[in-house]
Amino acid sequence: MPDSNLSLVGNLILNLERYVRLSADDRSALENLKSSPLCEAKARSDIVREGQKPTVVRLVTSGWACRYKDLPDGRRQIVGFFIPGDFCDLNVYILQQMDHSIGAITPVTYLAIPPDVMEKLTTTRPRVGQALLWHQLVESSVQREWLLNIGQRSALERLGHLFVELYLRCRAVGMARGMTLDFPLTQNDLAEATGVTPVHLNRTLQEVRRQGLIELRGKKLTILDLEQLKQMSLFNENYLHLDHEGRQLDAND
Amino acid sequence: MPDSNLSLVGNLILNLERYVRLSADDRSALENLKSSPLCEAKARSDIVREGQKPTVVRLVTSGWACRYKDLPDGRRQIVGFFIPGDFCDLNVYILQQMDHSIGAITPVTYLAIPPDVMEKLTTTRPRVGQALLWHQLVESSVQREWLLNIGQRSALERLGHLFVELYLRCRAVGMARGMTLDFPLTQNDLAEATGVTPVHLNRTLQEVRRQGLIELRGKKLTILDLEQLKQMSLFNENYLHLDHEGRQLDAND
DNA sequence: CGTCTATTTGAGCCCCGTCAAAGGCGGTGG
DNA sequence: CCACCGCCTTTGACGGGGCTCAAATAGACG
Repeated sequence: MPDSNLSLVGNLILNLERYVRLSADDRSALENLKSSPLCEAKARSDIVREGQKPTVVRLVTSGWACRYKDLPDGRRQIVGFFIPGDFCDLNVYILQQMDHSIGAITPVTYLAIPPDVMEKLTTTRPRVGQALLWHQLVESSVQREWLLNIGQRSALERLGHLFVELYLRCRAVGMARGMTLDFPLTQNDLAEATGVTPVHLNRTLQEVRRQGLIELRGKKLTILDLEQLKQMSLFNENYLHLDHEGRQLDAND
Repeated sequence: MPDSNLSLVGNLILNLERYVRLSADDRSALENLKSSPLCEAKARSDIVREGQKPTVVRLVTSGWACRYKDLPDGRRQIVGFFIPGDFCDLNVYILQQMDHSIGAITPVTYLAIPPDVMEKLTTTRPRVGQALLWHQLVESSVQREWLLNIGQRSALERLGHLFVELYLRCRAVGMARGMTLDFPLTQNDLAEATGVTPVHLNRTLQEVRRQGLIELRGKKLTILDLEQLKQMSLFNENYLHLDHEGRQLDAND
């Protein structure tokens, strides 16, 4: 695997190669996405708001962002996180309006890819199309797991589950060094993602620490005992669909 | 619009025509799905279990089913309902294994459509393909709304929201007569869908009744005050994407 | 008419929410 | 270099929404 981390789309390639082995041509077609406009968003600013008409496909190239929904009275639910290599809404440009918002957590850069460029990419490189479809199916699967998380798990289990998921996802795109990763989420972000109040999240976090499962200091997260953390949070990897064994989609050229 | 309710795929056509106006050829291509094997599932039986390899695309033709996930200790979360005209997992056959289960609530009949039949349908009838994609995007949107529902709304708001959603969906495929519809869900089902215990759901349901918003007796649900119910549950239709106004996908033949 | 399932009720408790305020920590400017 | 400021984290006290356990009642079905 080439060290493509320095490239704008390197994380994306790492991302997709979890699912499908890409050919050199596939990879260079993906590299071409770099020719799309590169945009920047300030930390804590909105990238798109609910109600707007979606026009482009966004590929995050640096920074963390989130997808969220809010209620008129101010309650907010984060329904997903984006890290480099993630697409925000591959297909939503078909719809009339956004049903959710996308907000930057850190400063974010992203490629704003015109829909027809995506369409051309997936038709000329069908294996890339398959990988993108897979990516999307995994995203739906993650949404369902979050529903299970918030609907059935306790606050402690929820938080542990979220830590494991984010660790695994960051590791997959080369954003972890050993068991440690840069972790820009505030306790308020974690609270909005897990559906508890910030105050209670703080107490829950203290409990995870007390159990010696993680360390979180100065925007660095370290997983101290991954197995125990998984067990505590009833974590089942299946939903991430990292089961490569049946690589019926491998490139053979 | 022809009265296609008697047909096995009539509900599906009604479903898709919310998004896209189909041509006669599109409709007859959809009618051809009837040639796929028709299967039956007993009430309260599993149609697919988590972990199995998905092989067919299922189109519900009668009865109610649900998508759910469970934890080793027995906790269960329903993450979605299927009514006639709904596809269970348009694309999951690409994945190695199911990340959730599908269970029949009532006796259910469904068409088991081979993946290649679906692929042929969407390539020969692109407008149908667009409609199916739209259908899928709406499903994702509904998942996100459920996350907001469970994460941020109170038990009373959650239940009200679920009633409104199910009413609107049933009405869209002709399963409501006025404000009344056949409603096979038990209080236990409603509890598992809203993430509360059956006992608390019962008390919450009594409160919705006490406010004169619904009537639920003998498997019949009547919405007594739709506007008030929407307001109480902070219901915002946007997420259902029923905004036809920009019908850029209309058939013109 | 008996059995099984679904609904309803009660009592007690606990997880988590609310309100309020105190520390900590990084950034900025004087 | 320090003082100040804003944001984030932490703590305390208290209240309430929802959970648990248990049992009674009502329906559905054969």
